[in-house]
Amino acid sequence: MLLIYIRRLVNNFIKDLSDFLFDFTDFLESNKFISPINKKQISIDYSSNNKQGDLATNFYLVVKRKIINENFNIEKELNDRIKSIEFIDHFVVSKNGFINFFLKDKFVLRSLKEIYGKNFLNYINYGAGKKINVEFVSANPTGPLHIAHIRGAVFGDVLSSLYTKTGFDVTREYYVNDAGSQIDKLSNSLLKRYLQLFNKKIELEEDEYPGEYLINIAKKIKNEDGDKWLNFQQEETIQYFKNFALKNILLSIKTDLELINIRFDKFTHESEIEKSKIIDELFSILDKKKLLYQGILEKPKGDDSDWEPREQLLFRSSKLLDNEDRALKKSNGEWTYFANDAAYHLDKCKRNFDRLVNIWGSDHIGYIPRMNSLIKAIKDDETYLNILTCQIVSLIQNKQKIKMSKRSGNFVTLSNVHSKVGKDPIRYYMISTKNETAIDFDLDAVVEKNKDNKVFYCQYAHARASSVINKAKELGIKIKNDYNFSTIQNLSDEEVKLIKKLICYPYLLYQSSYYNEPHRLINYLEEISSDFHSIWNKGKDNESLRFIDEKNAEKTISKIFWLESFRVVLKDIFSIIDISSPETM
RNA sequence: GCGCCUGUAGCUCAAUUGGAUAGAGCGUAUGACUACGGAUCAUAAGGUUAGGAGUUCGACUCUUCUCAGGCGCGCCA
Repeated sequence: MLLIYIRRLVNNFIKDLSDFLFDFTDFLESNKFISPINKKQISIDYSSNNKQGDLATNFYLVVKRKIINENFNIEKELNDRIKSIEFIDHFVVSKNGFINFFLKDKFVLRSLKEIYGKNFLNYINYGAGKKINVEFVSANPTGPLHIAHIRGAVFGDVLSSLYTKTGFDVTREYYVNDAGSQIDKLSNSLLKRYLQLFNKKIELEEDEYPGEYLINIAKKIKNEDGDKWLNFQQEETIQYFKNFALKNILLSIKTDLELINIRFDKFTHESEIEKSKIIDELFSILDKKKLLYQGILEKPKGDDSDWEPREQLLFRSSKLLDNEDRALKKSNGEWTYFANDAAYHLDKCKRNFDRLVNIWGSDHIGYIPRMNSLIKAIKDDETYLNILTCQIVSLIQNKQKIKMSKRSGNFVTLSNVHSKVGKDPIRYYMISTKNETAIDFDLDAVVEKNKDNKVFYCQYAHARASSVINKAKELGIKIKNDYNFSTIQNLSDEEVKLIKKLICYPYLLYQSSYYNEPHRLINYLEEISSDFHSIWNKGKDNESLRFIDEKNAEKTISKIFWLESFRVVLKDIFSIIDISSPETM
């Protein structure tokens, strides 16, 4: 439940109205007209349907059950008192008990002027300059980015922009898992590909990396060094191939991400964490809190065919937020992946962020409790780390799911999809649904017919609006800086309705940021775009409804004014999701 | 077996975090351009929100059970 005290940060209407209702509640309580109520149950919202009013509250519904004195007329008292709020024109109580408030026009227009002037942050400086670290993508550098990574990439990037927009100081970070046995397998695979180029009869093992990209990297080594590595010592060769593979693959990952405008402020390498002393520091922290011990984990309930009891260094996470303890050392004494990742998180904690956000794929969900446990152990703050997950993206082609497997080396890469679709549709679709919903991405629908693409629908609205504004400029119609837009009489009901949606924009920004839900931007974007297209077409049937009326300058200016404001909002959303805002298409 | 996520129109997804008559696009049917840009608009058909029970003024939303799908389940990363 969203509490009023949070909402007040956002919009003066809601703040003032909630203050008023709280005072009124105090009055009712202190005079024993009602028994005490929990004020947190009272909500104020923008109305979903403007016919019902502009702001709505469930005030009566909450108060109704608490009435003690039946003789006191609450509605009449409210009616008398409401006159003290200058922006409220009147209110209506609906059959089911909602109070619907109607705003005075001049206050709606005053808010619109704020939008026109791009004063969003005046309302929504909710981050207040706090430092926030967003770790996302963090794909293993063992191959190119594939479709499953794109969603987390775009989600993390847009969420970061949204945080920035709402007043946070954001660091985008990528954790490079360049240590451990998978990387050894990678370099072995690369070496084998290299040897194959010299017709050596050597095959990849089942669990090695069969993708074609390694053949290309092997060719690169051959081009540079020829057969130099055929005769070198094993250890030196492997080391060289490891570095070469990591360097090339990481570069290709960065290049791919650039295709969709994703850049990071910081890359942290697991190999550096491993070398640093941060792990020792972590262990002493955990040890002091008596959260470390040597022990044997219980036999798992699932597949236990090759289970055998092993004594390992364990983290007592079950004392915190996990349902079992977790290994920090392998039985051979090496650190586990979790140990390194835990140390990395300690490192992040020490960098003085006010908040950490991790974006993980759904296949890591089972990992969340142990990381939360770790942060609790370090910071003793359960809200400090926010782990958000993205469900999978299935690629659809020819109406069938494309099966991808690492083993066969068959997967659709980011650059592959990008070359077919382009940046804007990828970003738009990846962010248009809730991150926790699994989505189907239909390549054919996006590639074949552009007009089925909602991203173009919204961009087209921007282009059309720009077209009108440019036309107006050609006709010498200009809005002065001190323009006083004080009447809605020149506007249709539909236009007023859209204006009222536009003035909610700062609130929407705040909500999307607060709930970590950038997809709300898309819902809103499509809604106002649709409203706009509808208004546009009304002007085709009825000339008096067109934006530009050369015989009526004042009317035209009113319309251009809200149209400019509309364009400001579109452009702002486009900039957050980072797609272009074309003036022509 | 256990944990987490999901189940909404034929398909792909929303639903102001517990609010009012559950909404869009695609697809289907019909209609609208000598224009401020048809990549658009208008109208219609399509729903027991997987199913049962509960919580309350009110449930797609919360609780519980059942069914179905996805992900994960000691040293991989």
